[in-house]
Amino acid sequence: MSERRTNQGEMPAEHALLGLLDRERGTGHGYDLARSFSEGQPLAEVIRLEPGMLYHHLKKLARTGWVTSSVEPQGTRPPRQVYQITEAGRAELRRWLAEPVSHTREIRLEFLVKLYFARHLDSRLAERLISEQRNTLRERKQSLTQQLAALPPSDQTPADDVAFSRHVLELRVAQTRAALTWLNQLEQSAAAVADGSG
Amino acid sequence: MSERRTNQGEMPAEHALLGLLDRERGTGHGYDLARSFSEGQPLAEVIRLEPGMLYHHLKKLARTGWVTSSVEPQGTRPPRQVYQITEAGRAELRRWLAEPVSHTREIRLEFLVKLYFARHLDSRLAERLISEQRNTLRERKQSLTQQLAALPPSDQTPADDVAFSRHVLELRVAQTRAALTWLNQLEQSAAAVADGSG
DNA sequence: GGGATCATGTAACAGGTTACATGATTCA
DNA sequence: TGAATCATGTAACCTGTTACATGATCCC
Repeated sequence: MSERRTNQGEMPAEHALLGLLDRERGTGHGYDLARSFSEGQPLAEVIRLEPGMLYHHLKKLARTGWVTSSVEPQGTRPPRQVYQITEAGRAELRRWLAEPVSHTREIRLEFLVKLYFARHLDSRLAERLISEQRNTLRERKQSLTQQLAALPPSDQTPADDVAFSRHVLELRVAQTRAALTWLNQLEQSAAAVADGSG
Repeated sequence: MSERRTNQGEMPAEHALLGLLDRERGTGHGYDLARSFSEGQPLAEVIRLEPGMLYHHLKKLARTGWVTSSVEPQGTRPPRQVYQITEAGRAELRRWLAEPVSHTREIRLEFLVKLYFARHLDSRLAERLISEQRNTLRERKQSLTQQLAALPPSDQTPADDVAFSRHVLELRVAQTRAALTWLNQLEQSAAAVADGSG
């Protein structure tokens, strides 16, 4: 176990592959999985995964122990490497789906992938994810607002620099606020689906 | 000349180095430039650049011809590689500073770096950049809105998938709208600085 | 004597892009 | 005949992260 917590984006591509395998009765092969990332597919609007990286990730998942693989002869067609999700893989998938992302910038890729699979698996899981994510972003927004308030007055630091720092923070607050508003809408539409009024 | 137009993010780190060299009378060495990216510096809030990557980028800039380098003995201290921006480098910097970013996601890093240097160089350049960026994002927002309107009705495509695609587009619209609002504020504060009423 | 600073890097890894290689088969 | 599909990859490149190597000198 190399405890290399990158902490910065938790491999959304690999978890998406786990999610697909979990959904498709636990098994699948590369070419098959690649279709889910091709044009027109909902996942393709969020995450891009070329064949090269896809096969790479499958091998890495096998090394980690989240999937196992076996060769399946196809008669006339080239043989397939069929991958099967393991119990460890399913556990990891659930863990990942329950965890909100920490930064606003991870919403547009990693959170959307989580949301996609959470909805497919269990609408309550999705609702919990949305709610956790909202809490995380609320804290983030408050922290940013405090940083804004704590900016030094322009007579201590060059005025240009303070103005720039303020703009940077204001952008982050704006982006976080926009994501929060969007999450609220999401929650409402999820609730509407859940009680059948959608 | 390998015409490898990645088109996706135009090396903000290297352009930031060009910008710093341009500002500091055209020359500088690695250790010196590294200070601008260390904690507390305004650039550090936007772009992260560890020494390893910094020296790598300087060499790459030299290969491209945007800087030249010469060794400067320091007597007792270790000798410096002093880098000097070339005419081609200055031209490239101006070109880059005049160009808005194409995607909303590039606002939080690349656009902010452009803004930082545009302001240092020439406030009118900064105003033009902001205005161009606003135009670009407006078009982007309209395109996203049209895509939203063009989503297929749920009876042709699985309802879940359409709902998901709608959420994805709604997030992008929200993020783009937030960036536009922020740009408008920026423009106002830039104008206030320019006519001395700030 | 010992840590911070000056100054430049390397090594090992992780993630990602584009293009290409291989070779059979189905279908227009 | 030739393109698309099935199926799996490699090669070469780029960006980026963390950690470490080297060796002197300044300052306490």
